[in-house]
Order: sequence, then C-alpha cells, then structure tokens
Amino acid sequence: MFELDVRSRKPIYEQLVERLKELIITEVLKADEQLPSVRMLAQQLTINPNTIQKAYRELESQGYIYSIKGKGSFVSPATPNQNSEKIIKVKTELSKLISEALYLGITADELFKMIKEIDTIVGGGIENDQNQ
Amino acid sequence: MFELDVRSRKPIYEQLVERLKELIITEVLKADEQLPSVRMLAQQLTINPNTIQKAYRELESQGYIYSIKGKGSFVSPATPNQNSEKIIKVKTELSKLISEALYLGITADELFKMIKEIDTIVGGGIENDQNQ
DNA sequence: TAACTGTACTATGAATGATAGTACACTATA
DNA sequence: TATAGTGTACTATCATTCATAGTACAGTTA
Repeated sequence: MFELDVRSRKPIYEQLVERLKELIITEVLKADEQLPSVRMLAQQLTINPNTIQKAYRELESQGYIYSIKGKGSFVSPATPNQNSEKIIKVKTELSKLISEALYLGITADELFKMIKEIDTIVGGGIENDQNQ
Repeated sequence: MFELDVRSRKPIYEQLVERLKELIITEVLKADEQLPSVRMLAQQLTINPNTIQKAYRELESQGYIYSIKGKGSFVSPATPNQNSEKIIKVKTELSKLISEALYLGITADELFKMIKEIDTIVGGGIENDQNQ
C-alpha cells in the first residue's frame, strides 16, 4: 500500500500525505472508507504513531479526510468546487508547472492529451460520476 | 526582484530557486543574461552568500543557468526537448496535479484554457519563438 | 469493562538549513 | 602586475524541523 523512501529528503509525513491523497483522488480509497488507525499504520510501516497523526491532520486540514474520536479516520466525500482556497492553490501550482513544461518543450497538444487521458481515468470527481 | 518569506517553512534557497526559475521561464531574464553575483545578491537580500550559491548550484544542476569561474553566472539558453530527465519529472508532477485539479472540480475545459493562455504568454520556448 | 479509536503533550536526538568565516581559482581591467 | 571583481568549497556553529518515545486523556463499541 505504501512505500516510504526513508532516504528521501522529503519528510516521511509528507510522503504519507501525498500517497494517501493519490489513493483518494484515484478512488482506490473511496468516500467514507475507513483509513487504518494511526497505531495500526504506524505498526505496519514501523514508524511512530505521532508521525501518522501528523499526516492525517494535514490531510484533514486540506479536506481529504475527516476523523471521529473513538471511531477512526475516513475519506471525505469529494466536494467539487467547494474548497475554493485549495482550488486557487492548485491552480497557482499548475500555472507554474505548465509554464515550466512549455518552456522545456512539452507542447500544448501533449498537455491537452495528458488532461484527456487523466480525465478519462480519474473521472473528474462527482460531476463525472453523476454524468455516467 | 525578489521577495523572500523568511517565515515560510520553505527553505530560503528553495524560494530563490523557484523565483529565479520563474523569471527565466517567463523570459524576464533572457538567455545568456548575467545573474547578480552571489556576493551582490547576498548583500541585497541580507542573506548569506553560501545560501545564494546553494540556489545557483541547484539551478545549474537543473540546467537553467551556467556559471563560469571568474566571470559570473548566466541564464542558459532554452533547450526544448533536451532535458529528458527533467521533462519526465515535470510530467510526473503535472499528472499528479492534474488529477488533483480534476478531483477538486476544476474541469478539463478550464485546464485547456489555462494551457492556451499560458502558451500565448510564455510562448513555449524556442520552438514558438522560431514559429513567429 | 476492556479494547479499540483519535488527539495532544513533553522530552530527546538526528537531520537540515542558514550563517560566519576563510581560502582558493579564475577573469578582466588599468 | 596588481587589484577588484567573479565562482566555489570548506569548516564550524547555531537554529529549526522532523521523528521518535513515552504518556495520558477523551470517545466509541462490543
């Protein structure tokens, strides 16, 4: 499920955040599905529960999961177009990355292709699910 | 020219890398244009020359600048489609970000628009320059 | 009531980042 | 040829961040 790169310069909790986010976005983890408990995951990955908790807290603050004391942590249902702050942030990051891609010689057409491919696979959240 | 956010969690040298990269990509800094010397920029920004040097070294390893001992550091001419490793890396990052954008409710059409806008502004490197 | 869950805190050590200082190699100019 | 600039690299030190270990509290469920 996870592969942590302890040799990476990237902190362990950040790798967790990214990996879990990916699993949520690609719907490997589905809405309202329970995540492993912080103690359980800590044991599995041989890292400290506080490190897991830090990752879960970050995911919660970004709106990807919710937690209930005594019950566990769960995947938040996708809420397209609700997280304005996050959308702005992702757009800003995308702008920079698109600029860099074009500068490196990746063409606009290639980028269009990427978007079409990913749109097909990921399905674009609830809106696309509802259209099916 | 620069605004460093010393309160940011992001290291100072990384902020420098990003800002200079942006200036290069948007052609505010043009090919073969000389960058401020590490001592001069250090003085301007009131940070340590070694910190500047670290940022310049990173930019050089990513192919954005080149340095000549005794002369200075300069913007590398863009070399579209030459930096395969970098292109792969940017594509990977883009894939993740596009997935996240779609998941958040940003539509494929909006993403197409962003690409067209940026393509117009940035000009897509030498290939586009040569087409004009 | 026990075993699970999340959450938060303190303390400690390792890793990273930034700084200060120094020194060497190169270039250009007067 | 000397000076003033340039990049580059190193050591040492300190601050910050990250991860860990440990502990404890509040909630849920069977």
